[in-house]
Amino acid sequence: MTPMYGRLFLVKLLMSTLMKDTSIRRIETLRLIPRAPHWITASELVTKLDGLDHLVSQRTIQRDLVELSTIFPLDYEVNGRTHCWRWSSNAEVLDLPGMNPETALSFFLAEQYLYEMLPPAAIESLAPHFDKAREVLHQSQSKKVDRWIDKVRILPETQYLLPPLLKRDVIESIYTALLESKPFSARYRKKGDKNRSSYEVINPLGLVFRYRVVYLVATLWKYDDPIQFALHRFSSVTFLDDQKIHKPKNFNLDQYIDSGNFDYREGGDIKIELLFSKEAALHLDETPLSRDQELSNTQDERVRLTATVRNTDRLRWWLRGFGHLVEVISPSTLRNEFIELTKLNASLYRIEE
Amino acid sequence: MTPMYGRLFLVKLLMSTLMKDTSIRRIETLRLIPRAPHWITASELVTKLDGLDHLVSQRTIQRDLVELSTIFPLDYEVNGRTHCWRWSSNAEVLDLPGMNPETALSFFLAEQYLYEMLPPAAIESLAPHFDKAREVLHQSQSKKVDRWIDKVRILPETQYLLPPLLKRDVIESIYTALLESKPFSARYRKKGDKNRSSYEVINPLGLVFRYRVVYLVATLWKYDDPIQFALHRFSSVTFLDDQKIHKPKNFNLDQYIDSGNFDYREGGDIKIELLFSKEAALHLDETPLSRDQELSNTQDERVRLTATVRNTDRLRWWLRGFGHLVEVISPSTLRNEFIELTKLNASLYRIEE
DNA sequence: ATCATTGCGTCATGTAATGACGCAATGATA
DNA sequence: TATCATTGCGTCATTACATGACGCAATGAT
Repeated sequence: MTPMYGRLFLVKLLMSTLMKDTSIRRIETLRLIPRAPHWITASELVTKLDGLDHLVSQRTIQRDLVELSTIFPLDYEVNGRTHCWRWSSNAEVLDLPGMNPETALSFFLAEQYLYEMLPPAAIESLAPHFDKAREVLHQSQSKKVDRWIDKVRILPETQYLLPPLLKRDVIESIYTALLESKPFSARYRKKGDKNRSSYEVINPLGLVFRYRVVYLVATLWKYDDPIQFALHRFSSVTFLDDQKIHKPKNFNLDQYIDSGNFDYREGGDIKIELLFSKEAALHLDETPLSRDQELSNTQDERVRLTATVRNTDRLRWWLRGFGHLVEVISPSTLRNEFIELTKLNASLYRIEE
Repeated sequence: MTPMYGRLFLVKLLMSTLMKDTSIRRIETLRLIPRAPHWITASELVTKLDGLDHLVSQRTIQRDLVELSTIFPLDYEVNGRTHCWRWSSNAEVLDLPGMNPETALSFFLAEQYLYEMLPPAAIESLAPHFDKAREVLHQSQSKKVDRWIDKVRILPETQYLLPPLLKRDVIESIYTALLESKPFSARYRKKGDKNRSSYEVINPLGLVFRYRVVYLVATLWKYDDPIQFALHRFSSVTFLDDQKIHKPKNFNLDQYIDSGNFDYREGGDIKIELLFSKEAALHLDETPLSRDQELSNTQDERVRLTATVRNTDRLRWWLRGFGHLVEVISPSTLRNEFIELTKLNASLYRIEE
């Protein structure tokens, strides 16, 4: 054993001489310090840095922290005798390597899209990156007067709907509950109900994001059937640290969604044939429905489209959106759906002819 | 002047003693080194770092680069006598402060959304951040078997359409042309045309992202009327460095879009009244159309919705998507549109009753 | 009241960081 | 082809920096 020990010791020695780089250690330190809501102490940093092969004395960490805080926006709080450190909440992100203008533009675009699509709480945690992107874009055109923001525009496809208000601590708690597979109890306001009810044991299984609403799929107590909860209806969440999560066997989120919950069926592939008006078909030449899509002109100035697509509710919403600019030819089941829809609409608007 | 000079000298001295921190300089160095396609030389770094109050000898930079490349994935290329440095293309991003799990989850979500919404070239430049996010998510649940990817699902609203292929150098060139307000010449394949035509002088004005297609709004030569180009139809772009950009007076991208180009009119506010079926109205309780939205039950088991919204094409697409689950009551102009639509649909499917 | 922990001041020490200098290699330019 | 500016790199001397060790005072837990 002795030579083995000796060898390990030698490696350790080599490592320590090799890794004895203050710059690296300080970068690691900066990465270990959490952002605003959370804190970290010097002694915690010592152990964490030790795990990263940076074995230094606590005094060194203390000195590092003080020195780094003169350059970087680090806050500290005195808890008795120990100092807790963190990045101040408005601290910008520093990327290594630094953000280039193309990436910055992509971030800028992403922000525009996500602003309408993600719940605000999720956007909030990306905000430092978006801020950074704006800063980079601003710098890279410092000479010019015109701003990127005036030159780029996103045209969203969907109607803008107001997001439900989501409590920050609720979403964070449920994130961690899901992440760490912890059960929790919560207060929840049911749909159409003014009062809140309590749920003793909620076993989180998955999160489903649908436009602005976030749903938690979970089971109660020891039951096996999954239930949906809208996240913004939770008012408080308490972890049940002493209990273990109860999961139904073979639960699969995809299967759960595809089996029709959320009105979001995903069927098999179907071959569709559609007749578009010329103007409506224009952009389908650019962005086809499928790889095997084929377009051809008809005698009556329309465009015939054939493609193999998945048989989904989304497809129907999309087709209905075109109104009279598309006629569904086949499959006949789908055509019948649209004939039926037209009849229903006719009776809705009392059209008799 | 002498005391003033003396004072400045003192400040400079103070600065230089204060800022003499190798760690900071190395972090700045890492940020200045560009990512894969581009290179930077040691002497360029010297001048750039000098601008950041890090005046050091070129030899020091050379030593820094060699030392940093032992830890970070830096590549170098020998061009004659000078070495060019860059981050290797597969280098991950390092964020300061490090990415926390919540942010990582938001990135993960953003990736799901944007994968369907942004052109692939734009997503590509965000890829390092998405990779980082996946890594963080992976780490933060190392003990558990189940992965985030199985627990989170996005339900997109829109039909999936294939993105057009966009040449990487084209999009980059047009980005910079727009960013720096440079005119350029290009080869472009017109819609429905097999051959490419050349445009001598294109003055870029703005980019419009519409689902998967990116449009460049630009003028030709000295003309004032803006034209739209789909980015994926460009095959090559050449900057005209000697010419100045010609812009029409008072061009405004928003106005251009709102005036009906892109079929994306944005009208004024209108007060709408809709009758929804119960199930369709459910989610409008959660995510209202507007702040003044009001819902009430009707005698015939439907839900009456009133709200003030913008009079847009999006609104119509959205309403049509509901099919017979919504009846437009007012304004009468909008109702008439839907009556007309129903008639057109009826004749489309040859429904006679 | 006791103890463990922490921050901080200080000091000694070794070494890491830096500039200076010279040499050789390279490409640009005349 | 000759010359020159530039660059990388090896080496050396020097300084100041980074670090551990130690002690003291403050603080909260027990």
